[in-house]
Amino acid sequence: MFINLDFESKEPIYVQLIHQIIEGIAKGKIQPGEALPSVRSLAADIGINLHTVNKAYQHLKQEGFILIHRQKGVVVNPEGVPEADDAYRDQLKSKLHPLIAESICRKVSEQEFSELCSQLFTEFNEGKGGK
Amino acid sequence: MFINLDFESKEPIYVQLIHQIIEGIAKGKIQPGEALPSVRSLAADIGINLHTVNKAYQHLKQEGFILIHRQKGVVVNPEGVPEADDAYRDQLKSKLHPLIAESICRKVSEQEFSELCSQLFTEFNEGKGGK
Amino acid sequence: MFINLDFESKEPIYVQLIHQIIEGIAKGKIQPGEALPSVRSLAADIGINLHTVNKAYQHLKQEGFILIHRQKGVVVNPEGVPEADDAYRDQLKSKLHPLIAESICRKVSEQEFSELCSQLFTEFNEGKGGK
Amino acid sequence: MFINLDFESKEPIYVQLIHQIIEGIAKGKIQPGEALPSVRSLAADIGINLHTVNKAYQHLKQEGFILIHRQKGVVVNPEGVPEADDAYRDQLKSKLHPLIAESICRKVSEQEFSELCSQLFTEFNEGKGGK
DNA sequence: GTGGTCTAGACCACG
DNA sequence: GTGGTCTAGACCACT
Repeated sequence: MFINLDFESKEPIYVQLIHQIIEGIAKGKIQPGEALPSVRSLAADIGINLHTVNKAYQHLKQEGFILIHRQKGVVVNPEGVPEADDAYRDQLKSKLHPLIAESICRKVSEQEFSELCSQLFTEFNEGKGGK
Repeated sequence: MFINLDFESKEPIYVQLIHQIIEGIAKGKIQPGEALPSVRSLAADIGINLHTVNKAYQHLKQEGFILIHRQKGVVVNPEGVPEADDAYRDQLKSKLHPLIAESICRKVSEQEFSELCSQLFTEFNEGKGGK
Repeated sequence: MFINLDFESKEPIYVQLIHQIIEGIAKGKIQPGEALPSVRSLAADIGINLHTVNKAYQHLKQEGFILIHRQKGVVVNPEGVPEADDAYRDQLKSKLHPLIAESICRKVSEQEFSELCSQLFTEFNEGKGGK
Repeated sequence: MFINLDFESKEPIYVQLIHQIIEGIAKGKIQPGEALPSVRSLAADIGINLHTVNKAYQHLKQEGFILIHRQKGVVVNPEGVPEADDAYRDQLKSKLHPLIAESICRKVSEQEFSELCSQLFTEFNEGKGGK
């Protein structure tokens, strides 16, 4: 797997896991319909507890990223992730808010900020082309 | 004060405080050199614990946003906030990373994302003009 | 067959099967005395495990909905389903209890609730008239 | 507390807990804004694990029944429970569906069913008057 | 003292 | 073998 965790980070492990999997989907490393490792095997792979993996999976399921079949295991939502709605946009805005506030204080220009975003977007889409 | 806390939020109160003060600086509501309320009075104003305010102030001092004089009290750093360095840019990038990943999954175009950022930047700068 | 399963559902497949067959009987799509597919053929039809179908059939037999003859196969109870007794009424009540509690919390009026039930009753009986 | 669990039941404990709390709200035993016991104390009271209580609380929080303050503890949503929307009505319908199907098979008349519901509604509302 | 997180180990239902 | 549930015990962040 492509999972890469930082056990020293303040960010909870299950949150990191969520982000890593979302990034995997964003980059096309895992395609809709594709299977994810079982809770147990992923936990063993990464060397963490199965409950931690489960917590991440449950969250991703609730957000519509994945489906959890009781017996068959876990797959990326074959219909794709639910598109952005107003609730998501509000949430995104409120997460960007403090980042932009601090950037302004630190004299990061809007242009530089925009370029940084652009760079990240490109990074994801390149991964998509190749895989 | 312009502090606006959400006690239901998952975000710790001291973090919200930090963000609110940084936003106040970004919008020019509080200028470099200007004084901030003392730990005690701010805590009393908002109705939260002394320690919580103190924790926020300590963090802001650490980051160079404010100075804490034992007698004179708290002031916004008169020399302005330290400009962005590579460490800050890395940190900013790592915070944007998961946001952009999810946006891509949810079919938010780079353009829409960029416009959202632009909108937030404008919002801050308008506050600056008027105060 | 008229069986319609949701493999993504949290509801176990054998439970869904039970419900579907009961609904078939309620709507008159399958009449008392009528034969049901064998365990093997139904399993093959739907593409699920033998054991799963068997579990559903055993449950239905236990409840008096169907009879399972070793040779003749499976038939809907020709004498009709056992009528409601106190045990059944208690069970029904305990299943309705949490539904009604939540409905009250969510400001669903007794009238609206009643109309919803009425609508479902009608739905079943219409199926009965036509078949 | 008014919590009453059946440890022999097939129903998971955390689900029973959810139902009991919702019923408490429906009956007005716990009012909007009122505090619920802490995860630990409730777990100790009932004699179950704190994680089980937490799971129930998390679910209730997600459904809008309660608010969880990080430090202050748990309170019933002071703004009341979110009113029924179409999603809830669909869900309610799909839960009533199998109940009504079986009732029809067992020759429970629509009237009898309706009276049973009415009786349950009354039961809840009486609790409300008195408390 | 509160909830949040993580670990560990166990049993069960399902298919 | 899969996820679901429950228990138990530990540490941490927050206030």
